Amino acid sequence: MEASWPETLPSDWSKAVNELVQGREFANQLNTILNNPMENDGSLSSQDLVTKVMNSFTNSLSILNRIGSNEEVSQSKDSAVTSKFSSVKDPTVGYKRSKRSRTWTKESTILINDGYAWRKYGQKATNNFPYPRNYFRCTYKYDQGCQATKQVQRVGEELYRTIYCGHHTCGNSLKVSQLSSDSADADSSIWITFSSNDQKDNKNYKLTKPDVNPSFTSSKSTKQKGGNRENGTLLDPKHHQYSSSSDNLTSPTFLPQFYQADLISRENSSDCTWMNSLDMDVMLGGVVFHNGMMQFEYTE
DNA sequence: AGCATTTGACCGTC
DNA sequence: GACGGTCAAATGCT
Repeated sequence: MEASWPETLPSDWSKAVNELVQGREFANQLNTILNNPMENDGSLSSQDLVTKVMNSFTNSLSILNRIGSNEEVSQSKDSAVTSKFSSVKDPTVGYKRSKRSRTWTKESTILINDGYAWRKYGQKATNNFPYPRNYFRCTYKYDQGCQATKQVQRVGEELYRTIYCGHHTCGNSLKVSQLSSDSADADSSIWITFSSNDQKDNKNYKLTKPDVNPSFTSSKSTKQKGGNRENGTLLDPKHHQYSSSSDNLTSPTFLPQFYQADLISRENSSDCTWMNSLDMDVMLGGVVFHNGMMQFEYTE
């Protein structure tokens, strides 16, 4: 999927771009530190820079989600947009299907952890596939009124199609720690590329899964219920939640495992090759890590 | 006990 | 009436 950008950027887009430019600047600083650890003047540690990079991601994702939630139905090259769902219960009329829900589809050979907390609310057999379709809503639907839903359809022996409907407005987006640990099963890592006009200047970073700090692991509770146990059907890897009780971090939702992660520049990595990351294809609320490249879906 | 999943019923659309 | 999406009671797990 190619990223396409609007001719003129709305102010929110500009903000998102600025956030990402900042993030790239921090990543550049990090790259310098990693390449020349002795020249670090000590003003910002590599961990500080990692945090700043990820804050940039988080902020830009938040902005992009806001844009997305205000958009009308739209289409893009690899997004399938339908008006089939979702249904909304009207107490006076019963169920009413909202017709202009924004949806997009991803297919993957692995079950993607998109970083959100989902709760399964239904499963139906369909005519098109021998496997049942699974319905998920945002865990925070009632807490925070988040209307995001998704359907996961197993379409082949090792192929899953996920249809996302609506954007998260719950503010619980992008749990990077989950991204690095759960969705990167193939090689336990994710490449992030900050691209430049001059491709030679592109900065590629590998976000590695850390060896776990015990205090963080103990604060991460994985809740796998009945549906996850079913052999041969859906295995939803989500429903990870963080508790702030065992550490003093101010944003436990985002920080734990990622805080322990290493950001390794490609240039310095001898045992990791760019090609190894090609299997990665992860969607995070409008931002796609695809073939190691971070891409933004833009539609109008 | 609290929370998540399962699953049959219900409802709207075609 | 078939189909697909959601609800909600029952059930299971921690």
